[in-house]
Amino acid sequence: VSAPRTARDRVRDEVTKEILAVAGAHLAQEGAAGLSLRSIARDLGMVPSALYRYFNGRDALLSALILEAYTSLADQAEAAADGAAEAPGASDGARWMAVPSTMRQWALARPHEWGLIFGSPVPGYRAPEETVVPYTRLAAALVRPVGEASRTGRLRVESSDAGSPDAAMEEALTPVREALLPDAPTGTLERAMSAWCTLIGIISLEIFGHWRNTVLDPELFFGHTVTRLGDGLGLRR
Amino acid sequence: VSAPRTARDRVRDEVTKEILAVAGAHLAQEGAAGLSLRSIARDLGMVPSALYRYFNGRDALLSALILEAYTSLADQAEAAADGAAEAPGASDGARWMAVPSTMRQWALARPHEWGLIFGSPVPGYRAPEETVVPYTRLAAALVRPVGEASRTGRLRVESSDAGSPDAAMEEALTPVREALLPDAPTGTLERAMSAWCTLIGIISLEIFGHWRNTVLDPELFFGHTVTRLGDGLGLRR
DNA sequence: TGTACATCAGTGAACGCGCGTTCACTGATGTAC
DNA sequence: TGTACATCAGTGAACGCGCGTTCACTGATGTAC
Repeated sequence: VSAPRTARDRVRDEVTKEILAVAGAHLAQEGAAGLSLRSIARDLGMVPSALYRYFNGRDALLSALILEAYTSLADQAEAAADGAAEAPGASDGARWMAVPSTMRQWALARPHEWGLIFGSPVPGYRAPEETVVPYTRLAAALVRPVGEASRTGRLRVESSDAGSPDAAMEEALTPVREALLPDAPTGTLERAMSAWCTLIGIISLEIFGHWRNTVLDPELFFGHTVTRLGDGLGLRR
Repeated sequence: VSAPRTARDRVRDEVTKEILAVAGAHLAQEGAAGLSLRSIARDLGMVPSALYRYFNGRDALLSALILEAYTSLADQAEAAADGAAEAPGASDGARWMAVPSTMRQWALARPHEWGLIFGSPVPGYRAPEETVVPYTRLAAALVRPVGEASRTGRLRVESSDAGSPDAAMEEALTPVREALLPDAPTGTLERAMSAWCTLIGIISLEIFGHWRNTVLDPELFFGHTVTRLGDGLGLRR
């Protein structure tokens, strides 16, 4: 049942989007700490108090922006995973590359938003609970080629993994197992989580400026490293 | 030539330390954005302008704190590496664990400082150049067991690494090669850098709160993952 | 179709806040002779 | 050993700033009859 949309409603939606756009631009330039209602209002030619018609104060606006960042990243990751899944001749290893590359590009284009998600938390501020949903979508998109290869038996399994699975580790990763890789061997699950850490680490280190005078060709290094992660997971090139 | 230390000099050093201590406490509680000269002065029972006798404004103080954080982390890592090197019966794999564990403990004890080093950069603020020195010390301490095992021929080398080394990657990692692992094979160098990313990623994800409802036993997962990294590097357990 | 009323976006002024930084000053500590 | 001067830590007042949020208001848009 779509509510009857009056002109007022339509304008309201548009202005809401404008506010988010301007706020996003400020965020991109100055980070979360520099986000101020007054400067946003100034840019929009409004008076600061007018923003309260749209967002219940600064924190609510920041929450909306954070949620938007998560959603945008998850959307792009899913689109990349979909594209890779539909590519006709692609190997599992090639499919595996799609989501990490997209994540890196997204982070390069929106470094502050990456920082908002994976950087130091904004002090005195709690991220909204709803971020769990896009967060899971992102992880699921990343791991999809692994699960698929595992289900169809295309996954190389290390001989060391064939032995007794570690019960304690299996339990420690229960939520991940259930949400992401219900059928994969324990070793694969562990490696996938470890790959997640490597991926977040490698992108964060680049985005936050740690490659200066260290890694001279970040893209090359990224490609190599992620390919190796795929190998380690047992995906065929 | 040690300068003659008058009473004034001694008091000056003490007050400087007190300022840094209080500022560090504020940093730990509220993060870099919440660091204010006025509140520090309040805690010390001084007037804000008095701090200018010791630090040339807020940014200088922040720089000092950042440098202190780097130095503290590097010190602990080196101490851990030294301890591991002197342990009599320890395997290379066991020695490899020492520095990562110490880094994690340090980060758990001082999450905001970890964020200062590896989290999103403080906007509008450039970290002092001198951080390169402790940063290198940290990386060197981490990698020491690898270099040692390589030099003494105790390193397992993957058959896939024995072939043609990738010249482009070798070049992309030149600074790392020279500073940290002058003698190791290219594959080892790559894996070491990748391990660095995993390590920073795994600690950051835990510290920044991403393990909630995901990794139920962070310590266990950390231990497993780092051990696996050591295996991958060819260290003997 | 026209009128009376309700809703609500946006205004403008004001509130109280904490901040970094400057400056002229006081008085204790250190130094030179 | 004693005196004159220089150094410098810390004071206290003041500056100008941008901030989030509140509140009573105006006037346009929408709704009910």
